[in-house]
Amino acid sequence: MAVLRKDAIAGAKFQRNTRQRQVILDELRGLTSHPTAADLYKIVRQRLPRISLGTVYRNLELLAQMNLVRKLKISGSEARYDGNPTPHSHVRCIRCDRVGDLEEVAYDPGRSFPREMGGYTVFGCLVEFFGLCPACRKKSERKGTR
Amino acid sequence: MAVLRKDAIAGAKFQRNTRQRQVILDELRGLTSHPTAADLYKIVRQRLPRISLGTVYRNLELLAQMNLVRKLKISGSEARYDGNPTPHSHVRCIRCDRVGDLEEVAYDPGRSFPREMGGYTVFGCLVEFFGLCPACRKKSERKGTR
DNA sequence: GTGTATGCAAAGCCTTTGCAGCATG
DNA sequence: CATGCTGCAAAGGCTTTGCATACAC
Repeated sequence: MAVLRKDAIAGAKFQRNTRQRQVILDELRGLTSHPTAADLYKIVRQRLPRISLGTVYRNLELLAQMNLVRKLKISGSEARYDGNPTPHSHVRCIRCDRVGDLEEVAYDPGRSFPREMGGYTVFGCLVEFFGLCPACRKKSERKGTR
Repeated sequence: MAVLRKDAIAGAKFQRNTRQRQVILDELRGLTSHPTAADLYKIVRQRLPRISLGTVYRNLELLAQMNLVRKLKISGSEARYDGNPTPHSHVRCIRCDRVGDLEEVAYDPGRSFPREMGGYTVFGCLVEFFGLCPACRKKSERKGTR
């Protein structure tokens, strides 16, 4: 399990290395499914049956602020979380809302940030691709719909 | 005012051309501020004092499904709406959450969609740039913060 | 006249938060 | 052993929805 250190990142917002926090980070890092807070709550509860959903939210928020995980606001109302904080893009299935990773970098790798765009000083960008996942594409082909 | 036609787009989800719907579309098209539903509700109420927030939400949803407007899920919990449905990108100010338009197309204009990426059949993508808007940059410079 | 859209208000859903007690460093 | 963190539960904020009525076609 990854060990949390309060000085992992300058300006860390938390002080203590609780079991709840460690398990949340550990489980999220073991997944590539971009779970919602509720998904992760179910999973973590298998190891810590008394953990509360509020604690899951609080820790995900802190871990995201420390850039140990990423909070994805794409696809629907629920936030999803990604245990891989390195830069990469996401694809969302327009049919089933599944979210996949793309190694491809986000945007125009030749140019760097920060740079000026439309009056703004731009530091970076987020890209969300959308399309059909393999499973939903097969269903579509079978049904003859698109 | 733009006139709605029920056959404007194949598969139109609505049947009737109500005054509420026309005013909502008309006002949204006149703005470049990417208002939230509540913002637009305030504006539309000046012309239709008895309109309800529910009606605003219902119509924005329908108009978005018809691709007459765009629903932006970026920056925070509230959805924002864009009266310009043509492809373009957005910049969000990380300080004040203002959202601006960028004429620049979203991603790697040289390549086209649909194409295969990571097993998905990708139809397009959304890009959200983030940085500081002119006003917030000035404030930062004055304060010496970044 | 028929059936869709509206206004109103209540409900839904995700997320945040107050508080008292617990556990970490 | 001080105080940051947790569990619990309630509250909050945005959005959706049920229902009776109004109105577009």
